[in-house]
Amino acid sequence: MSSERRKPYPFHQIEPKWQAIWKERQRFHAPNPGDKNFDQSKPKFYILDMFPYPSGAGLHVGHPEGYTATDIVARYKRMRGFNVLHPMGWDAFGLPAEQYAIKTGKHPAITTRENVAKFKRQLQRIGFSYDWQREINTTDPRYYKWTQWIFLQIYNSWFNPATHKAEPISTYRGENPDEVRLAYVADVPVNWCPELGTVLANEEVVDGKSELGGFPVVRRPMRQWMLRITAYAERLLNELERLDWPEAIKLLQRNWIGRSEGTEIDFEIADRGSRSTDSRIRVFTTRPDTLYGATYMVLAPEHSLVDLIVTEEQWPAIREYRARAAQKSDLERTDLAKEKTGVFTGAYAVNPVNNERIPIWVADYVLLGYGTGAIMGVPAHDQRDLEFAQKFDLPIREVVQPPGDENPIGFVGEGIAINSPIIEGLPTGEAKKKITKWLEQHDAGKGAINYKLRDWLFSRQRYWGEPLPILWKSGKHEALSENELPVVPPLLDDYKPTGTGEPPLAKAKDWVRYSDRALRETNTMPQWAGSCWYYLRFCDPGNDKRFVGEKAERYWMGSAKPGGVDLYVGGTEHAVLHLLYARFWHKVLFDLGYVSKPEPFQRLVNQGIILGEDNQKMSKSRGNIVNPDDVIDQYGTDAFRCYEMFMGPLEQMKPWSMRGVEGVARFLARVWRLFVVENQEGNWVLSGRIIQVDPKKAQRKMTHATIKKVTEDIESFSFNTAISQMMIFVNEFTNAETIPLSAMRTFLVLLNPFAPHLTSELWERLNAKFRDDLRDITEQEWPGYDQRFLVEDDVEIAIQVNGKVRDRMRMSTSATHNEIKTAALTNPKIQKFTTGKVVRNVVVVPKRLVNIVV
RNA sequence: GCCGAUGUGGCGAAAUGGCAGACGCAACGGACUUAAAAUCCGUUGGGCCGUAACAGGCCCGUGCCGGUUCGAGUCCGGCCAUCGGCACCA
Repeated sequence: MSSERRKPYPFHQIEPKWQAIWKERQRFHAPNPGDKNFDQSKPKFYILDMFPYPSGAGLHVGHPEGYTATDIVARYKRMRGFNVLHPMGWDAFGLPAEQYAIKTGKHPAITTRENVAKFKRQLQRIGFSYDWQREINTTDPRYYKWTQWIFLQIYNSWFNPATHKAEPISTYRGENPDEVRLAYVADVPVNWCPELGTVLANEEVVDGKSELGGFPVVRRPMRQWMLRITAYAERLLNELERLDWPEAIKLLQRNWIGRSEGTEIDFEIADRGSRSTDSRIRVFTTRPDTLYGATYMVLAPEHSLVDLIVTEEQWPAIREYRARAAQKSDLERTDLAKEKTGVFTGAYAVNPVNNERIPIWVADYVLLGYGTGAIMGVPAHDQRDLEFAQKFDLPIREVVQPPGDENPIGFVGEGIAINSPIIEGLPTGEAKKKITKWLEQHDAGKGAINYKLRDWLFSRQRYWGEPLPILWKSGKHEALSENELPVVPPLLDDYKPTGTGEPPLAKAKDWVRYSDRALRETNTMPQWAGSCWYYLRFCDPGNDKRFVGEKAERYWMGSAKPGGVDLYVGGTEHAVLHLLYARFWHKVLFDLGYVSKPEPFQRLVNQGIILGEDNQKMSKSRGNIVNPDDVIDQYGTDAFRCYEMFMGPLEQMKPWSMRGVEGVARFLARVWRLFVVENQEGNWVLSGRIIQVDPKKAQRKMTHATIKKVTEDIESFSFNTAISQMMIFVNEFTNAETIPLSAMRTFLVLLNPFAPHLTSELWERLNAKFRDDLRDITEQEWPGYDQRFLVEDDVEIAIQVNGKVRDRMRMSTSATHNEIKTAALTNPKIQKFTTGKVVRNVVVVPKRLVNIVV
């Protein structure tokens, strides 16, 4: 009872009411081209959220932050006359459901269904205007059938370096197509996590531990499926340019791709006769100008040449060193980075520029995976080489003269080449070019580009993922035919990892035995697979003939720009992984002619993390998690939505505050009471103050100023200041004697994207009394403003003396420069500061201020 | 170590190079009420001078130091702190 009174307005009735109406009328369903009710005349706008992994814990207030922002834009764009595609779905394959199944024996499909239901109910309570007819779930066979289908396209393609794009494998003229497929099998050292019983992608390993669970990860060679994303390194890098993404995110991707320009140099191995590839060590360096400073070479411990060059007496030491290096986890390899280790092979190489014999070492500070897996050691001009040389007493030779009087030893910047006959006296840039050219002429090297990006380790030894649609026949892999898709994983009683690295699916013996001669692949895809193309499926989610219909794809993903999705909002945590993988898949599909644009996401916006009230990251252990349901119970979802946006700039990290929610709820209650009053029976009835009358000049100005501000702020994602402006609007009208209907209608439309339930209700109540516009608020057009109503007749101008405000005056906006100047100079308070001094300068800023310099 | 982002009242924040602190929270005062809640109105960066009390006035203030400018939260240079990413990438 008393708690009943405490509720500022009956949101608990209004909100379910309007949600039911929207659902019943399918108000936010977007028909596809060719469908009934499709309006060809409108332009399209595709607004996408990063779809969630439906965890058992349910939504927390961080999820709806981005979702609210996109919902505001979606509702706004519809009123601006766009066909808006605004879908939602579930990224539901992944480890947590499987871990839960291992613990409880409950099938992941069941927990997934439960979690999805929970998430969906929570999202629907917030009143998002998703087209739920387009809901998709990556674990639905009707969905992953096409994930598997896309994998087959990748498997059946190769990257043609001549055309610089993917082509069907049938166009490959080489002997063994398996060597060039975009999906291939390789024995690679992988990040094996014994605890999780799976390998992890490099990106899933953080500080030598699994990103999920924080378990130790060790290096171990295993036979794995790989996707040749490195073939696309250059395009992934270059084509970032035309995307409207935050520069910081682009930079993150650029750094991840890690393009580096340099030179490959071949060193002959000394005392070996023939000039075969076996007798050369190829290194990659970005500083070929320091070649004369190379005093030793290093091979990565796993480098295949090691076996060929090690001398008899050095074998035991090398063998031992390699064994130790192989056992080292990533954590050890990085943690012990300070102290360099290595072993001499006993062999020597010949420096091509001066025929000097230099020793060849093995050391684990050289990585097999980058460049050629071998380096030339130039201790004078490389920090790592210097540490190594100092530890093992190798010679240090200065070949670059720093500008200034810096010590050349340890100098890694650009300078002048010294002690280097071919390039003596040249600045670094020219020296690099000249020596590279010399090496090319002498068949000892060439310019080269290297990328940090590695191929994508695509198989997981897990149950809850898409099975790879592959068969094995006498040791050779082979694609399943498309009409056998989807490959549905068998039911298992035991999901536990085998611990040997063999996937759990191997336990389903009958399933694995495809035929007498063929076995099924038992690895599954990583969690990223489903999210690599979900934005395409949203365009045409029910299509059972194609992963997306051509017409639907061309319409929704069409654009004058490279990217098809017009707006994509999500967290920064996906800056490199999801966004890079999705771009890669998209480009393959583009090359093969399946999609019409080279990039998936044109504009990207990252929302910031919401912290707990204690300014700490929200976490179960801190007990500072805020559940949207609790907030909505108490203040209503319109208040929840508005608070999420009022907190501060979308991109910023910011702490939650229940007090803040209360403040925004008070604002919405003021809006409510501006329109309706409680009569003596305790019923809310429309306020008699609202009448069909022309607004007063000040009211009209306020209305137009609010239209302008809210419109511009939505366009620029400054939702917090849009709400501020609407608060100012309401404050201005709260005590007005008469309230013009037209201004109120305009205001409700402006507020509608933010607080759709409240505004729908008030709009309906206006319609019940006034018969001037009977359409629903969601069918309204977004109001425009008239600049003429914003101009002031007179304005306050600050008068400064030497930059300090000493007085203010009101002046007509039409006052001339000289009038303002004179008024300022004759102002008595100002004269106090100017008498007896020479006025050196008067700066007049029209409509703002005057600055008198004395 | 390298790269990036951020730094403004008690708090969340706002400010095309032009009156710092809009809007909101909290706090305080008042109105309404038997009372409380709710609501409405007002005050609220710091310091100093001034006055019986008002009024009024002055100085300082956007992480720190310097610069450009008539004028800097905003532009430039150097530093510090916090957060995020990368981290033997040759």
